[in-house]
Amino acid sequence: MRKINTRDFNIATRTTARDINRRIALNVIRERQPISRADLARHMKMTRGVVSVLAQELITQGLIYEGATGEAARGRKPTFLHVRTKDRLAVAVDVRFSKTYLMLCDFSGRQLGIEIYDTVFSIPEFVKDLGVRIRKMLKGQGADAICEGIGVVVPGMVDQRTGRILNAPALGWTGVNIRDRIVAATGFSVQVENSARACALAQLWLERGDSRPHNFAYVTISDGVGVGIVINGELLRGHDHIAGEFGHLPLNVDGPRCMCGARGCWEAYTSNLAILSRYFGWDLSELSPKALRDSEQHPFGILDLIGRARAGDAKAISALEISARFLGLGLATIISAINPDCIYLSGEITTAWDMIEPIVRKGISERALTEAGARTILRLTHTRDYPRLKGAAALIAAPTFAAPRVA
Amino acid sequence: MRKINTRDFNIATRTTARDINRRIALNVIRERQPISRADLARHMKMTRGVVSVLAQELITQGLIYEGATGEAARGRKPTFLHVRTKDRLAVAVDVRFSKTYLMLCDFSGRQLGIEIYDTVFSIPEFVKDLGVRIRKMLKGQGADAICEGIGVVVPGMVDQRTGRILNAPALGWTGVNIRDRIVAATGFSVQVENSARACALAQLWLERGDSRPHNFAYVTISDGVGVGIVINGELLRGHDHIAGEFGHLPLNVDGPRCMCGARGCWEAYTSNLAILSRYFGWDLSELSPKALRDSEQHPFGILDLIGRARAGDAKAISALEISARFLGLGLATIISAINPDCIYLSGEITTAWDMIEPIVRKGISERALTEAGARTILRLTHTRDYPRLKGAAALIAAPTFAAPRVA
DNA sequence: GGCATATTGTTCGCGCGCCGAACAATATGC
DNA sequence: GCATATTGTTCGGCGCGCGAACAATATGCC
Repeated sequence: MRKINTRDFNIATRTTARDINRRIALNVIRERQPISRADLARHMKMTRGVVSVLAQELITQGLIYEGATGEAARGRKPTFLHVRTKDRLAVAVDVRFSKTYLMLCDFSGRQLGIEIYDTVFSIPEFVKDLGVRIRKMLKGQGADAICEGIGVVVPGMVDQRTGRILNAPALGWTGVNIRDRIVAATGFSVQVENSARACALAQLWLERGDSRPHNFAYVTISDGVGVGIVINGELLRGHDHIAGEFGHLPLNVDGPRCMCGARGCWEAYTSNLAILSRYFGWDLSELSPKALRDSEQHPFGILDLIGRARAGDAKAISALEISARFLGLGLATIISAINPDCIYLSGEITTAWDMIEPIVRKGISERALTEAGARTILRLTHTRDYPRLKGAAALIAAPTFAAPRVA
Repeated sequence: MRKINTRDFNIATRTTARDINRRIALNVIRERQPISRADLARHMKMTRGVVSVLAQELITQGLIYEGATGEAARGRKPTFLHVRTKDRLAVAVDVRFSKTYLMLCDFSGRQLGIEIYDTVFSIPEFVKDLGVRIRKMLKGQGADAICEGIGVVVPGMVDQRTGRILNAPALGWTGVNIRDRIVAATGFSVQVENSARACALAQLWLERGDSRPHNFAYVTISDGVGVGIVINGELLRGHDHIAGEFGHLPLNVDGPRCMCGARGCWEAYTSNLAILSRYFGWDLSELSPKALRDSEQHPFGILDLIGRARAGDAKAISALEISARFLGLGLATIISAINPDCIYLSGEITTAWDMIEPIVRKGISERALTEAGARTILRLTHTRDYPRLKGAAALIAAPTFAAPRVA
């Protein structure tokens, strides 16, 4: 039961029905490819006649193509349809404190090239350098392949509509319109987004698998804790594009100071930095961008801590376990707040999942309001798949597949 | 950018375009009535020809009617269209610990009759009694008026899909399918919902005014703290229908025990019960359904406390101010989480708004992540308008006006 | 090989619905 | 009385889903 916005709606014209059905067809093909027209008609509960025309239009638009003919027990053999993704390219950029990740990929998210280099903090130099690297990267590709845009992901708050970085403390970038600058330097269409949200987008638009939920949270645990929320198959951005900041929900409003200025934020209890602080006995109140930079240089990271825990270091085990409970407590709040189909978790800490899962679950149970909530499915995602870069690519690829806005 | 759910979609048939436009027309008429066909055509950016047909269909369906002719500076005078609401009725039921509220109203939310009586806790007796009262209430109405359903609102968790009350501790009702029982007793269509969510529904569907946001939170502060979340003009219900339970987000995970079993929930800091406890020096940890019932009997309520604060009672002022800060801290979390267009507040505490607003604002600023977030609009709603009952009515009235599900 | 059968994919008439334009109805002002 | 302006209706054109018929292409049985 959605209310129609009477100040901003789209009436149905005489092409709207076809627009809707064409887009549905594209998505069904994408999900079930290879698929014949007849099969597509059965899945969409339409006649083969209409589906044939839809398919022809999608072929003309260059969105799908006819592949090999399939096998059939009897009768005419089907012609398989496939979504055209191999020669539609997106450039994905993930800017982090230490390194910048640059990837070229196709519209299925398949990686065609990757480059990792030290982040340039001067914005004009960063943009100039990025332009050069992108041009070089694209040169290696076939002439028929087309780059349809650049997706940029940064750790911090971003106004996705305008392309302005509101505040990215780790980079020291504040109030910069990075989109316009990159557009000017490259000529490509550019989209900018926060990194945790980008991960959620990647999960929504580029992951394959049987049960793709349309209501979930994606929680990234690294130096901070970032969250991307997807509701009804749509990323939650909010009125000022700052929605989904569950990383700063309080576990204790009188707790240790967080980098955001408030006290006792979830991320001050369960981020990698918080776990390391717990191990080394650092004062959590001292956490600051500076502390963060120091820890980046520090030779001893969260993976080392996990290693020590596995080797039997009692202090390391304790640091992990205390943090795991707090992780669970925060997840319980997300569950109570939006009651997602599932929660995706990413970050180095997931490599210790076998050690911490029962404690995380116990933390969830401590605060979950119902049995069903406490049983919310947790899914681990692998950092080696570059979820942030895939999310950057999804910013470019998603509009092709998104539902048309109607009513 | 919404993703199409390839396992559950609606293709556009040859009547879909008209279904969409008819529904848009109905909503525009509802919002701008009285309105002429020509004006409607201008607002919808369609030709008068099509709009005439849409209007005729809506009249045939009994959803709108032609009213008086309006005035025009020159040319033919317009015939005004109105939404038919006066003879479409809904029964609204709000079951609370002490009293049950029963209202008969039309589809605009206008109250036609109200009855307040002691809640019957035995479910079979409650349903039987309710059936008798509803039949009596409907008898007083004209024969042309039709009751289109019963909306029931309870304080507790409800599976709106099945009509089962999962847990309503204040009533002692757990695992009861109240919908099926009332359907059996009355023969009417019945919808059941949680009371805070119902308030959000009332705000979304039945309130008039110039700027009706489509993304907001509705926070009710009474014995507990309930929240209803609306995103993209749609109530957030969640995977197990338990979304929006921000009342139990933590302010301190090691804080006082809450009725839900967890520690340091927001509602344990800022509910009426929490404020009274602060005043009387009750132990917050002792709060329980029993304490709640005792306080219901207690002659001294939150309004008395506010009265004493106004009279200069330092202890009362202090109790209010401390609670106001906690109210703000919780609101800040809602803002960070979903970044709404605005937040509606209801409950007796709003009568003390002039005293507590700056402190609530300060509490929000303490934890808000951006300036824009800290400035999120807060709107007070009045309990005397029976928002819960209106929400119950909205459960019945809303489907008439909701956007058709497409793609 | 010939024919029945099954399946895929295309074509076509039908009716619904948006669109634009013409037209009827109805008001005002000179 | 006539020009003008505005509302509301009607009608031909065309886009599009729907159902049915048909062409294309395969298998299996005789």
